[in-house]
Amino acid sequence: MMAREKAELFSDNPGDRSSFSFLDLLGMRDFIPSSLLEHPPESSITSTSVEADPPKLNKPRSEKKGQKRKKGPRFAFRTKSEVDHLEDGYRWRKYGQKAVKNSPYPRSYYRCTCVTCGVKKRVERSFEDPSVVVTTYEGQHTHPCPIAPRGVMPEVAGLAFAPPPVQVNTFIGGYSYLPLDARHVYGLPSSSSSSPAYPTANNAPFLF
DNA sequence: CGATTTTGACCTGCGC
DNA sequence: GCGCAGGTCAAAATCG
Repeated sequence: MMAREKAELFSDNPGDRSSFSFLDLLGMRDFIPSSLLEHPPESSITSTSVEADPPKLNKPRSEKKGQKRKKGPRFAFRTKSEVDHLEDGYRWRKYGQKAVKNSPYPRSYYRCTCVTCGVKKRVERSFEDPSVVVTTYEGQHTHPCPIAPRGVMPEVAGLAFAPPPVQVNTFIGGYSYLPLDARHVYGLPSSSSSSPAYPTANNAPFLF
């Protein structure tokens, strides 16, 4: 695995079950202040359940009016990669692309191809570092992973995301978030090549 | 020919 | 209320 330049964990929904699964998977539990784990910020959303958007395809727009969009838990990964769309073992269908303000790079929108699964993901290239791809997952898969991605443990099946194949890309961090104004950002000092591949209890996070 | 991508239009939420 | 930006739809184009 390539040396990690920077490890980041962004979490403002520490009580979310899925984020725990992810953290457990990467061994990041020790990395998060226990105060955050036990006492979510006041501004956190009240519901932490994983709720997929109802299928909207093939419905007349009139039926969609008045529907309030529910935002489920979201998880984002920052990955050093030359390709925008990272293989994560699930099949995705692109349903949109938009230019992002203050960024020269467009944002792509994908939905899981499984009709019963409402998982979505957004893919955009960091405008601060064009070599970094930010992938944001929303929702939780209701079906097993159709393709076994390399380097991913079986427990990942069912989660919305899987760490990208480390042989190809450098996974440099992730975050879960709710409303942007409630974001709590943690990370490791970007620096030494002696940094561990993943954060440890000895490598205390900092707030920035 | 079915699945997927592209892309312009439309919808929605939010700040002013 | 208006305008902007993000998100989604859906028809057309493209691909395998």
